Amino acid sequence: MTHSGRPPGPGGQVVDGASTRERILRAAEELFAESGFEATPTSRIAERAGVPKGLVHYYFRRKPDLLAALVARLPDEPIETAHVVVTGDVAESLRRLVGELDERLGASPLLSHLLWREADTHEAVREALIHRFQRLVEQIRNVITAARPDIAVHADTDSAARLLALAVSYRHSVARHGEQPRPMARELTFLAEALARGAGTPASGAAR
Amino acid sequence: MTHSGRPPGPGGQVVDGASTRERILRAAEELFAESGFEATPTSRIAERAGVPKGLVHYYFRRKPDLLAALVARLPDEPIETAHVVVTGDVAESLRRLVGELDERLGASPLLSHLLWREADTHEAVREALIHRFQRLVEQIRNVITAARPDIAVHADTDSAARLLALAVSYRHSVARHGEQPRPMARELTFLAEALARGAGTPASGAAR
Amino acid sequence: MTHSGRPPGPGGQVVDGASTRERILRAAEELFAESGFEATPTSRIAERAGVPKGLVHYYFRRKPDLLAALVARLPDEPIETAHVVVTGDVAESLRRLVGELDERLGASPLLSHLLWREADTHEAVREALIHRFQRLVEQIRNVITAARPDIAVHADTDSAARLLALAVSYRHSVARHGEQPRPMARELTFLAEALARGAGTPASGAAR
Amino acid sequence: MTHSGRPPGPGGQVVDGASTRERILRAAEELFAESGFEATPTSRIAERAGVPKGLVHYYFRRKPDLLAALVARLPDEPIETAHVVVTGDVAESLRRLVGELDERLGASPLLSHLLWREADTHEAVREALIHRFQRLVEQIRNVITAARPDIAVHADTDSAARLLALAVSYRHSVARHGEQPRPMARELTFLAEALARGAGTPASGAAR
DNA sequence: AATGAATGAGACTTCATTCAT
DNA sequence: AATGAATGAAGTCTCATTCAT
Repeated sequence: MTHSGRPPGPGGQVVDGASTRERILRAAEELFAESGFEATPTSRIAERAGVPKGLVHYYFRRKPDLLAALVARLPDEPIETAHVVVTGDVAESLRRLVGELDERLGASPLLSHLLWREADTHEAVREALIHRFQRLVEQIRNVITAARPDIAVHADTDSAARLLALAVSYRHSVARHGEQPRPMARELTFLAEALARGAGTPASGAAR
Repeated sequence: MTHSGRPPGPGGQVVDGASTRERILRAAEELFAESGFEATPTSRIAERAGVPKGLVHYYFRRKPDLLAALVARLPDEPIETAHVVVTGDVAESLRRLVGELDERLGASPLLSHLLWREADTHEAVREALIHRFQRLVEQIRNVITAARPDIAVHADTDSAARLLALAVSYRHSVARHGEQPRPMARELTFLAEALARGAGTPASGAAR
Repeated sequence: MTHSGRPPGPGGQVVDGASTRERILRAAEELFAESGFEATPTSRIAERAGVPKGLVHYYFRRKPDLLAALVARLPDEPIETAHVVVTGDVAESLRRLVGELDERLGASPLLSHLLWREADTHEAVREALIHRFQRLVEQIRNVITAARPDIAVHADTDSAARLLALAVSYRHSVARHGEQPRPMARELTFLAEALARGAGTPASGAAR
Repeated sequence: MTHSGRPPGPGGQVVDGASTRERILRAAEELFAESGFEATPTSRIAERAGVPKGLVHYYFRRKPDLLAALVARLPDEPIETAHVVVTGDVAESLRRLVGELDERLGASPLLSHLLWREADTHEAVREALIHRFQRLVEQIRNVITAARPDIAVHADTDSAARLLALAVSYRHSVARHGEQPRPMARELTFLAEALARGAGTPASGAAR
């Protein structure tokens, strides 16, 4: 009954190297990211995709279906920890991780930052957002742990991971496509050193 | 409900404890935060404010004027450093600062988080957002410095301040009204200890 | 919240001797009767009423509200029994009654016959239809009784009334505006005589 | 569900116990009766018939062709007079006739009552309606005459037949599928007695 | 100053119909 | 013969904005 998932099938016309459905999705992704969901008329999506207005609703019966399809299509493979970890160098490992994350942001074009914009009003988007945040925290923790396999200051690792996840998320939520997010090398170095120092010396009062 | 013959005047006539103009602004603030700017019809603003439809455009000729007025009206007094600083205890000082910031978020109700939503498409909002972020970084730095007047590890303080500002901002951008943002006591303790430990030992490159 | 009943108020612009709202209703009435509810675009209603498209939805937020308003507005005063009864002459009384009913059909323009067309799909219409049928049966019975106050062959009167109500209803449901419904003088005479004869002579087997 | 390679042929290929064409017609019949012609999309007809959308227009190029085919397909064999007549008992004969008519209504499912709905806007439907009404009058007259071969009060028979035809038609036009039309035994008895009594006494003007 | 009727552009959506395969 | 992608006209409805009063 819902058209949002209807596959074009073998008959799906491929123009410009992408199925019509895919062209519509890309147009929607761009426009939603540029102006937001509400401010983007489906007619403009059709226009940018180079298809007649009716076709947009043929593939996605109602406008929110487009957003849902976009969210479902989000790249979801976690960054492989092994790819970014430099054993013994937490700072560099984190730098590489953040670098990868930033790169992905640029690749899955503008959508990433759209996520935050529409999380309020679209349940599916909100869920995806929360899910991705949790994954992010885990990834950071994994990278830290893998870079320093010798020690395991769990409480601090968690705190640092959460702190960094929040910070990275904010950078992404505020990023506009085309813009590079501000580098955060210094902050990462600071975090890495804090973790390193924390390993042996239980700082002030009662840190274990 | 009828407003015939009651001029608002430049000072704002008080009706039901608030000037009509103010009532409209509050209604707009709530509704924009609930559904976003585009999805909120001016007619609904009038309805919620309990004023006739024409009056909304009488005070704010076009809809974006409402958003601009809302942004201009944002509480802007910085949190007084002295209020939150506990000399010698950076962690507690930061905890108090974040507590104050969270409280403000709840007070100027939903607007705070609306800021991010509309920053993309409204220049004035974007500017306000950037401005407030910079102010936030400064405030955090000030609090840290005031809590530990003895030492001044500038580079680390800056990093910690920026990191925390990003994290706090993300928490606020994602907060929905009514919800308390998740506490971040542990992260603050971690930061404070990192700064404390960093004071003496410049923590060289290699760990251990 | 619903606009279907919103009165134009004293400010209601009166053009051509009818309020705008009324003009819209009349246009809708005509067009619905000509082509049916579904086949009539609101744009054509606006056109015929000589108002911009938006105004139709200003007064009647959605299209079915127009139908509901039309039904609510149906003339509902029963035909005064005294007006049509010729004492002692049932046939003539019924002829006058049917004459009156036919006349009304012509007056409340085309709507009457629309009632049947849309009864299936619109609850309010269906209810009005049933209500009017019951009223019709009663009116016929009253006329018969009033024309022959001496006798009271109740069972037969009821049968005749129901039979006539069904027949009259069908004539109306099939009538198209402009067309006169076929006269039914002979049938009325037949009914009247049947009632007259039934009064004294209990026809066949067991008629009381 | 897939129809590839199975030609319907002029005779109609049988699938699931009914030719594809027939399945489409039945689906259309049901849906038109449920929601009316205008309100029924051809896509829904295809859906209910379990055939691909294109096939509906393959068999019936335009939508009105479906209605025309439905009308052409209407069962048209008159009820055999001999079947229902009980010689000497007009009331019972009429009761049986009406019983048969009602049964047919239930069989050719919903179409009967659809006839009235679309008579306004579709010439073919209107013609079928008028034709069927005339046939109905004749059938009733035949039954009456056959039940009382002794007498022939022509004028009264005609009146009674027309009256009954109108009444029966109305019952059918208002019936919704599934609902039994209200029985009308008493009315039929009344008619029969009226005819019986009229046979001998020409019932002059004045009553009593 | 205040109001609500009026306006019209344009949004989303539905749908009959065509057509390449 | 059969299919379902494609088309675009048209329908319903919303809304910011204007304006006479």
